[in-house]
Amino acid sequence: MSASTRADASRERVLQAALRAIASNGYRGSALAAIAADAGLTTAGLLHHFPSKEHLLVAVLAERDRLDGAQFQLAGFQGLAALDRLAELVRHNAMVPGLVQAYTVLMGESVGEDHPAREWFRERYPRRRANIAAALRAGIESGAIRPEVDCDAVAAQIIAMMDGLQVQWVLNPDQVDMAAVFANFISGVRRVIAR
Amino acid sequence: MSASTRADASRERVLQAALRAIASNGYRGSALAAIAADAGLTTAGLLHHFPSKEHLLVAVLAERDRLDGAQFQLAGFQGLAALDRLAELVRHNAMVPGLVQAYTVLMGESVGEDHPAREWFRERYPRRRANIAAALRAGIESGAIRPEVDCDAVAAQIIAMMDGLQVQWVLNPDQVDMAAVFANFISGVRRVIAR
DNA sequence: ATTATCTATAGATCTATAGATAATGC
DNA sequence: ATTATCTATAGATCTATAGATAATGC
Repeated sequence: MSASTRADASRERVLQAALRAIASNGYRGSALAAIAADAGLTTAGLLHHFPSKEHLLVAVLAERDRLDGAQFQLAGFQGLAALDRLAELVRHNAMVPGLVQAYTVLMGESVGEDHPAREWFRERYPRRRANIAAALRAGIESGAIRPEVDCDAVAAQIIAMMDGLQVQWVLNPDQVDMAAVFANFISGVRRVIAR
Repeated sequence: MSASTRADASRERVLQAALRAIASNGYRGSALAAIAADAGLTTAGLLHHFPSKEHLLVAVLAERDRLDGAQFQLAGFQGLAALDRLAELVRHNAMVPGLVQAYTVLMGESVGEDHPAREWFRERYPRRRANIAAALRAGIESGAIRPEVDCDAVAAQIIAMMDGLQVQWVLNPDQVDMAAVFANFISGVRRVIAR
């Protein structure tokens, strides 16, 4: 089942190097040669594993999906407990600044029409919003959340707050305590939506 | 005082074309030749007015500063009135999607270490936070806002919400009513911080 | 045998410059 | 006279391919 160990290790190193490069210079600003060198390969060596730069980006995004697929599912957490889960997720993100930076750069870059990650983000946001909104609606069902709350709006707000705080935190990490400010926001949300 | 009219018109067309290009492909993904052609010039013609690609970017940002300098000052609006002013600003932004898209792409791109717009954003965020926080503190002084409110945190949250909603709105404009969701957020903030 | 990696390089950009020409303002 | 713009091009990248060599797995 598992392919050559050496190949897997190379692929892994390339993915890591690509993430570092993207965090620093974005997808468009990153050269395959620099990523390859960082991973201990030549450009041609890298392209043996990922047949094009775009294939590499897709692999980076797929790896992301794989790694934190479970994280954002909120699986099991419903109603107000989902809010705590999200605050915990932000606390966790504050411990992996490189990842957050790469994600933030890609998020902005991908907003442009022709960006190869655009569809990935375009699909991801509605899914995340639906995910959170469903958890909030469960809270309405259970009576923990006031029934007139606009769950879709609150879901969009929560995701926007995560993204927006990441930008401020990555730019000025000393000035913005991302996890604390997000926790403060969540406590406000709780006050507004709890029955 | 005013230089040659033709030159001014060219500069203006180049700045507009640069903004369009940035919105579509970011700074790094935009070629001078494409911007020049869009403005009805050759690359060399463009470089007569802006001696390098980075100079052009700086000019684009300076133009931004000039145009909405007054907008974000919140000049005069204090306490809870500042919140309404911000909601109005978002309503206005929803009418200029191209601008919002260009801003969003640059914001993300600039998070990378070597980006020429990085310093511009690094300076801008603390200023915007301080601006909003000051307006909120005035609200505490006047008794409209509860004194235990963390004005710096709320300021960061408001800016994060604006930025984060822009991303979602630019990616899926049909699914996210940016102005409405932001207004909903502001009404929640008001409920939480008002005395 | 097969797969991973390298050397060498083609071909496509892309930024910026040098020097010539066209248009403008005084 | 001065300024705006163009043609032509140098020089630096950058992605990707072709074909050779080195390492690995059966």
